[in-house]
Amino acid sequence: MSRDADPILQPMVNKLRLWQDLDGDDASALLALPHVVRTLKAGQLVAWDGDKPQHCCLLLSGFAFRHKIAGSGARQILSLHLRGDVLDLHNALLRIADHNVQMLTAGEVAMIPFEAIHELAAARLRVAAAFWYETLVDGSIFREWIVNVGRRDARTRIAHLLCELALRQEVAGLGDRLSYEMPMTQEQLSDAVGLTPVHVNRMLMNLGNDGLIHRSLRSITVMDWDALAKVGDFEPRYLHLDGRGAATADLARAAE
Amino acid sequence: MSRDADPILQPMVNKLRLWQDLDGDDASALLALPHVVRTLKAGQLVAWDGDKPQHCCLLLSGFAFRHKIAGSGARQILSLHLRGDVLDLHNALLRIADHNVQMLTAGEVAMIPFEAIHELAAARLRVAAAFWYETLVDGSIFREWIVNVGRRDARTRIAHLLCELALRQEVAGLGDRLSYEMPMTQEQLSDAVGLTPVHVNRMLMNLGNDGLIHRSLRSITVMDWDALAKVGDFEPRYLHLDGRGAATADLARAAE
DNA sequence: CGACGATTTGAAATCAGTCAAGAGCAGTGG
DNA sequence: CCACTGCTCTTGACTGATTTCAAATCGTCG
Repeated sequence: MSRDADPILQPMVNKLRLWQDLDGDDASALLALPHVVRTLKAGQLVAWDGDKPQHCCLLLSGFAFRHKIAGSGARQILSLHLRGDVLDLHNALLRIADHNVQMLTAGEVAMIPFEAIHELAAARLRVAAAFWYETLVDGSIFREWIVNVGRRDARTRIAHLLCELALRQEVAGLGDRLSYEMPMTQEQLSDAVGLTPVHVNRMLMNLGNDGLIHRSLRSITVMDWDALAKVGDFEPRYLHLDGRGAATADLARAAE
Repeated sequence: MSRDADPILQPMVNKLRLWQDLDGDDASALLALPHVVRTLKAGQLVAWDGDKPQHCCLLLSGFAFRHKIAGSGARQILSLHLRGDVLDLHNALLRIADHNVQMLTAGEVAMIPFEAIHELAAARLRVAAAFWYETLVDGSIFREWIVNVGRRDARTRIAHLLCELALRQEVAGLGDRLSYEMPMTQEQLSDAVGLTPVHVNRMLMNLGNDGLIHRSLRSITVMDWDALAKVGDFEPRYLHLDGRGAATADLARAAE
């Protein structure tokens, strides 16, 4: 892409470009952000509730998730993340982390100092918009999860989550929606959809018996996408995958 | 505050100042944003799923809420809003609304064109940060709601919501946390916490019988704050009410 | 092989939902 | 002023989805 910049951060640029037009200089500047790459094991914490991190972490490989622990001790997973996702951009402003970020599988993250993020956002309006956009889409996914956990039955919830993962992995270039990696245990899955592991198991069996999906060790094959999307009440607009361009024209114009 | 600017938008400035230091010029510029004030009835829609609004709405008086309708027809309320909240700032970038915004009570909103928002954000870094911050706190509240509906039992969920409302109204200068307006029907309450109206009623009776709250027509009196907060597993850090100042120092510095 | 974690299955218990009806309350109109 | 209407709240009895508890099976890895 850019001449001499480090291409390690490329997945972030690709992700941001889903939504925000970035010119070559924007991309170069993003790729040139200072960073330290760390290799993390499955289960390792990236940031935790109450912490005041100084960096934000771009996920380069592997899977991660965010979660909170309720007073009862129960865990609720808030979001799942894959290559190209910035795991804690919100902390750049909020400063005190209000939840945990943890690796789901082994993987690598690039740690970028908040300072550098702030400077770049101040210097480049389109980059600032791209960061904001990223957090807004995050928020949109949270809203859909509230609906999922609040108003859908067990079978629907799980099917919905499987659809979301499928589509997001496709967009991230990690395979297609009909066959993808699903590295979560059923216990983790249950914490993402607000159910018990036992019941998640029953519903997965159920979806399998109905010929909608096929499971092998740590991956999912969707046998009938339309049927699964229907069962899962899945309507992907909330992912805002088609928002690019027009959406941010105003801001770009205002930049001049 | 500012010399000749219209003070109608003052509640927004107050809210943004919770998090972001804004100087006099910033405040004046915000207050000078072009806007149209509309008086809305209870139940009236402000924005709707699939819409492409051109304005965002600042709530000047009354209460509003955001919600989505699941495929089953069930409604899930996503957030509640009071004076000073911007109801749909996210749409400034996302453009296609992914949920509905509706008045809970009668009230007034100031409609501000997105263009003006974008121009102001482009011109004033601190204002841009304030807007971003506002949407990030929004996101933090969504995360807590996921936990609320996903991992807390009925009684706890409701107590938690009552605590959140109490604190937010206090911060917005609408009374104190021990006695505040609660203009929701039990049906609306049930859609906010993912339960049925019948069960919400039972739990409210239950909280009342335990001497935690007292209800009168459309308001709540908290008889024992600490006990209610404990029952509600309420830990207010997620509201980020103490984040001001240090949090955004970097960005302000970067602005120079 | 043995051990450990993850998955699967069954049976019983429970929290919340459903259905239904009555009571309270506010607004409307005669 | 009162009857009527409609909406919200309250309560009871029953149902059902999901949880809980417990145990068996499977798979992987040292």
